[in-house]
Amino acid sequence: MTDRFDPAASDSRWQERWERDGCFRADSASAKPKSYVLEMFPYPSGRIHMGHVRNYTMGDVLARYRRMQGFEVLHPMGWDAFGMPAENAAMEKKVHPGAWTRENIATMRAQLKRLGFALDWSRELATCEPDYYGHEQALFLDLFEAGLVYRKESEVNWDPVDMTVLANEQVIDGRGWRSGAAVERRKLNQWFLRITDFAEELLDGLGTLDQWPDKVRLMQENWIGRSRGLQFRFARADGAGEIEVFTTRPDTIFGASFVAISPGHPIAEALAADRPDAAEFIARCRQGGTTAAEIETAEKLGFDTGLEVTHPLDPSWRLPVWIANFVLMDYGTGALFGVPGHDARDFEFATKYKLSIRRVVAASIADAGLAVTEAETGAGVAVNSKFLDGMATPAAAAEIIRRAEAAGWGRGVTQYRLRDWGVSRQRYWGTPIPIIHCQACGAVPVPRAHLPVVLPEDVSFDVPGNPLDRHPAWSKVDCPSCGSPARRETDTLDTFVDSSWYFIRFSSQPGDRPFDQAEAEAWLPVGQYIGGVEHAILHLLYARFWTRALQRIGRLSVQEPFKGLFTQGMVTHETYRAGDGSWLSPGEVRRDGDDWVHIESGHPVTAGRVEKMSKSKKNVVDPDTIVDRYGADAVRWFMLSDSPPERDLEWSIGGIEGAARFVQRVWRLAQPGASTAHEDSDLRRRLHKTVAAVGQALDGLQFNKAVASLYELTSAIEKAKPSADRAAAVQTLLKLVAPMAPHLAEEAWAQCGGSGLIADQPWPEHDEALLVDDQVTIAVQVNGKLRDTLTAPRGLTREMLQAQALGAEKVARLLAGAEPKKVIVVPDRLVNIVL
RNA sequence: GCCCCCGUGGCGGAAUGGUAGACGCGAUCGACUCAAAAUCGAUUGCCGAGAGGCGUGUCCGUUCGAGUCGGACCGGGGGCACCA
Repeated sequence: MTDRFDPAASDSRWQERWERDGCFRADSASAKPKSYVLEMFPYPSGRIHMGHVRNYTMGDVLARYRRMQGFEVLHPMGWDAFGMPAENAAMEKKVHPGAWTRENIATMRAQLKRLGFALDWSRELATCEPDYYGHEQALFLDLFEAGLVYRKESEVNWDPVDMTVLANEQVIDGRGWRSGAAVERRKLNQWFLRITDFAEELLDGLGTLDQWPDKVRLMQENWIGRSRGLQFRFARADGAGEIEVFTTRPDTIFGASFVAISPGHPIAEALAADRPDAAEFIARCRQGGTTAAEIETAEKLGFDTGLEVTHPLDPSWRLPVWIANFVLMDYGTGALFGVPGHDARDFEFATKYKLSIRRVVAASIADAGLAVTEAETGAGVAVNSKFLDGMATPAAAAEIIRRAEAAGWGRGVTQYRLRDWGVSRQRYWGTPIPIIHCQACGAVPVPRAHLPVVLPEDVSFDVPGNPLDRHPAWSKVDCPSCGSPARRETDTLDTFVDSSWYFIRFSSQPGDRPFDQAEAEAWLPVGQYIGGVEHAILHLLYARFWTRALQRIGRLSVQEPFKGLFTQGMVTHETYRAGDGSWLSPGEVRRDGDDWVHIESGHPVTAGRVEKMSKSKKNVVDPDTIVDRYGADAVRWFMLSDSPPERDLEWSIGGIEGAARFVQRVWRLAQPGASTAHEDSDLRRRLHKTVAAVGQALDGLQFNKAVASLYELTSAIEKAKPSADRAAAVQTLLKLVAPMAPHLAEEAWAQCGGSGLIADQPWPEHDEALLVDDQVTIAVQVNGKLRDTLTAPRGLTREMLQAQALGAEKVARLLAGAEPKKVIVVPDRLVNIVL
C-alpha cells in the first residue's frame, strides 16, 4: 500500500497491459451492438497540443463508457498527413516532406500513447502512404467513370514568384503570403467534383441530422444557399439573341431599369473582341482583389455596352445593357436585371450612372407615389406594376412565374450558392490525380492495375513551383488507350479529399480495394464524431458529399457519414507581454501578488487577454511536460472539468492541480480500511443518484456535469462511516471514474481486489426506486418569495402541505391573521401563498 | 450589410417555469507540524450588527411564481459576404 498514486509508475504499466491484451481492438465480426466513436484525425504538424488532448480525451471517455456498456467499440486514430506545411518544411529545412511527416507522426503517436487513449492502433492509417491514397485514386476513378468528375478552366490565385496556386486564405492584401508577390488571377484547367449535383440532397439531409449542433446545420444550410426564383430571357433589341437572367424577386419586374452582365459573360467577351474600351474595362474588373475587405469597399463599376433588350411584358420598353463588376459569372446566369428601388447594389449602381429608379413595392397602394430615397428591400404590395398592383410580394412573385411559364418566356427555378468542388492543387505533397493526358485520346484514367500512382521520392524543393512538373521522368508515360507518348497529370488532390473517406477506411481495410461494403456498413455511420467547429463547413460538407456520391454509384448504402456530431471548444490561456511588447511564455513569468514579473529579469509583465493557445503568442503549454508532472489522468480529468465541452477551456495551474488532487482523493478512498456489515442507506441513495446522473451526463457529452457529480459522491463517501454500503460505493466510484481517469481506476481496482481489468467491467446500473428520497424539502413562498422551508414525507397530500405551510411561524407573521387569497401547492415541491 | 449564438458571485460554471449560485478554482480563518509541503475542518453573492433587504446585462410583458417564456434595447462572440 502506498499513500500516493504514482502516475509515473502506473500509467505506462496499464498502457502496456491494455496493448498486450488487445483490449481496444475492434472486432468487425462481433455479435455485440456496435458503436463507432471518432475524433477528427490530426495533421502531423510536429507535436500534439492541448486542443488535441481535449478532443481525444472526450472521444476516449465516450469510447470507454460505451465499451463498459457492452458495445463493440471502434475508436481508431490516424493521420491527415498530406499538406502544405510539409512542403514548407522541405523548403526551409531541406528535409523531404515524407521524412518530416513520418517523424512527426512517430513523435505524436508516442505522445498520444502516453495519455492512455483506448484506441485501436491496429487500424492506424496515414493518408500519405500509397496503401491509403492508392485506394483514394481508385475511388476518384469510380467517380470519374460515373460522371461526377470533370475538368474545366477556372480562375485561380497565382503566385508568380512561387509559381503556385494559392488558396484565398493565403492571399493577404493581394499578395502571396510566402513570397509577398502581387497575386494574379490566372485561368487554369482544373479538376472538379460535381458536389452541386447533390446540393438538394445535402440540404435536405441536414433535416435528418438531429444529433448535430443547430449552429453547424445552419452554417451548412447558408453555405449551400438555396434560393427560388424566376429565370427568364430578355430578347436583344438588335435581334442577335437573348440574355438570360435570374431573380428571386420576380414581383419587381416592372421596376427594372437596366440589365447587367458579368465581365466574364459571353456577350461581354464577344464585345471585348472588337471594342478595345470594353476589353479594357473587363481587364480592370479582373484586377480587383479577392479579399473580403477589398470586395466590401470595391466601387461599383459599369460599362454601357450600347446594347438594348426589350422587356418581356412590354415589347415597347427597352432597357440598356451594362457590364458591371459586381455581377458574378458563376452564380445564376451571370446576368441580372437591375431594380434600383428595391436592391441595395442596384440602387448604388443606378445612382452612380444616373439610371432611373422606380418604386414598384410600397407599404400600401396609397404610397405608390412616394419617392424612393434608399433601396427598400422588404416585402410589401406591388405598385406601378400594371396587373400586379395591390398584390402582396409573395403572391405577385408567384403570379409572374405563372405567367412566364404559361407564355413560355421563363420558368421558376432553384439556384444554389454552392459551387462545384475544385480539387486540383499544383503541389507535390498530395495524392496524385490518376489521369494521363494524351494528345489523341484526351484525359484517360490510369488503368486500375497500375494503381497506386506513387509519388516519386526523388524531388527537389530548391526552386519554386511544383516538383512533379519538373521531375525528369515521372510525368512521361504512354497513353493507356493508344500507346502514344503522353503526360501524367501532375496536379495532386486537395487534402480535403483524403479526409472525406478516412472514416470509411478505418471501418474496413482490405488490401485490394478501398473498403469492404458489408464490413463498412456494419460500423457506419459514425455514432459520435468530435472535432473543432472550424471544420463545420468544408470538411463536414465534403465528407457528406463523398458518402452520398459512393451511395449513388452503389458502393455504400449509407446516406450520412456522421450520425452524431459534437464540436468542442478551444483550449485557451492567458497571454503575457514584456515591456517591449514581446510575448512571453507561461514558463518565463511568475505571479507576484496581483502582478506578474519576468523570472529572469524581474521586470514587470503585462498579463493580457485569454486567447487560443498559439505559438505566435507563446501561450502554449506542452502536454508532455504536464503529463510528466501530473500524470495522464490529471490532465484528462482537467480537460473534462469546469467548462462545458462546447465552450473554450482556459488552461490554468489551479485547474490542473485541482484535478491532480482529486486523483489522490480517489486513491485514498480505495485504500483498504475498516469495513463493517452496517448499512448506510443515505450513501446508497447518493450512489444510485450519481450512477444515474453520470450516465445521463455522459450520454449527453456533458462531461463537466459528470465530473461535478463524481466530486459530490467522493465527498459523500469520504464523510461516510465504514459500512458495507461504503465499501460498495468505492468500487462503483472506481467504475464511474474509469472512462475519465483509467490508469488510476485500474490501479485502485487491482489494489482493492477487483477481478480482471476495470476497463472490462460492466457499467454500473442504478435502481430507480433509490433515486427518490423519503423526506422532501418543501419551499414555502409568500407571493412568490421564499419565506421558509419545511421537511415533509414524500407524497404528503396537498391539504396537509397547505396546512403545514400556513402553520409555519414566519408565514403566520406575514399573514397577520388575514386569509390568503389563494394557495398554490405543488406536491413534494412547494407551497405558494398569495395574499 | 445579412444570418446565428451568448450575457448568472472574484473566476470557470450548475439550475424539467417552482429553494439561484450545485461542483471546481481562488480567498479568509482554524487543525496537524519545530517549520513547510501534503491533508483535514469552517466560512465565502452583495448590503446590513441584526431582523431583514437586494440580486441572473437593461427596460417592459405573460404567470400564483421567470435565470428559464415573449417583446424592445445594450454589450460580447461566431458564420457568410457584391449570391441577383
